[in-house]
Amino acid sequence: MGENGDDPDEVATAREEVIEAMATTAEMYGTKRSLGRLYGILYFADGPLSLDGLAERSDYAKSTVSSAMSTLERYYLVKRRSLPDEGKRAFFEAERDWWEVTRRWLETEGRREVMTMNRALDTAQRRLESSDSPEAAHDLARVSQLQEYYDQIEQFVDLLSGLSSEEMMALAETMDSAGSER
Amino acid sequence: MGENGDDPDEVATAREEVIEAMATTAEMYGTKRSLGRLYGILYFADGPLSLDGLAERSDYAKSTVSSAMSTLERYYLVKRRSLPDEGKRAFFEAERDWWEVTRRWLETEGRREVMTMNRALDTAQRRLESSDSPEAAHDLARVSQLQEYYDQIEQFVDLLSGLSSEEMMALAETMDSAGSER
DNA sequence: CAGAATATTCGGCAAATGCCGAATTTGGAG
DNA sequence: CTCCAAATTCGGCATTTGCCGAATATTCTG
Repeated sequence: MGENGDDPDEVATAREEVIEAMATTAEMYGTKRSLGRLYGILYFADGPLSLDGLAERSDYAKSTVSSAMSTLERYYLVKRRSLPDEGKRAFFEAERDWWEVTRRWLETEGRREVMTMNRALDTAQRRLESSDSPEAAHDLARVSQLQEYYDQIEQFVDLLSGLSSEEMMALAETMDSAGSER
Repeated sequence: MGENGDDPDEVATAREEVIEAMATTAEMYGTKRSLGRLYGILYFADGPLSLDGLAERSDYAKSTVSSAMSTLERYYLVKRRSLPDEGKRAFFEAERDWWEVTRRWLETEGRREVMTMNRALDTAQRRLESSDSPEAAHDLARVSQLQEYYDQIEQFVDLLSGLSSEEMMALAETMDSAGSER
């Protein structure tokens, strides 16, 4: 084991592989690759990084990094901190507990999506109920089916967003055994 | 109840509200609004629609509808069918069971995402293990944490993608009661 | 308060996206 | 095999996006 032959920087390329995978994942989620890369850099950093630090390590402009940090913060993927004796300079740290990220996301964005759809469904329902055209009944049934689905989703969201990440992991175990006993 | 006062077309506007909500949802998922709208049109249709039918009702060009149907199919949101005595003409129908959509999505795209990341993590792990630089150990720990998370996700995916939509709904109930007994 | 250091906002440009309509391909009927 | 109708692909245009760097705003320090 160990330093065998020419080794440009195995550690750096290993990081790069994972970071690139994160960028790709970001892309799959429909967001910018830069968010994935910047998160990845923070994920491997051994301490909080400043905007300049991030800009330097990522080759993105500082302004790009700044706005990236804002959105990563919005999704609970990074935390902004200030360090003692560092004045106004802001530092950023990756949230490495992805269950916690998930939980917080459900609690806010997830719930918001559900509410958006529920509102549309409810007003549509009222509108249809106050109409006696023949198509109304047909559409009402369709709307009801959506409401049913969203009620179930809401239950999921309610439950999951109330669990700690430890409890989520435990739940994963539970579900796993439940799956095998079929 | 019923036809009260001026009623331009309550049913149409009710549909439009829900369809727009679907377009918005599509946007939130990072995809094109047109996919949401076209799915919505199919969702309320009382029977399969052809490309021309969809183009007409949506005001999108036929070519746009065609490619939209391809991607909606890829995500299991619409099914392509041919109708008797309609020759080559293709018809499209919305999949209204969203649990089934979810299941199929997990089974393919979801699993693919996990695999992509797992591959990157594994090669990174190997690379780091064959290096004795001081940072290697640090990075290995970080990689391990990701592997742990993705293993758990994989369990989730395995379980859920093996359930019928009825079983998923039942599971939602189970989890709901589990949540309240804390 | 003045000045310096940091963060954010904004205008603009290059690249990517979404959509259209024409051109091409595919598939079925005679 | 030939036509014809239908579907898909492709080139191009308008819009949007992602990013940069300059300009502006903010906040700490003396």
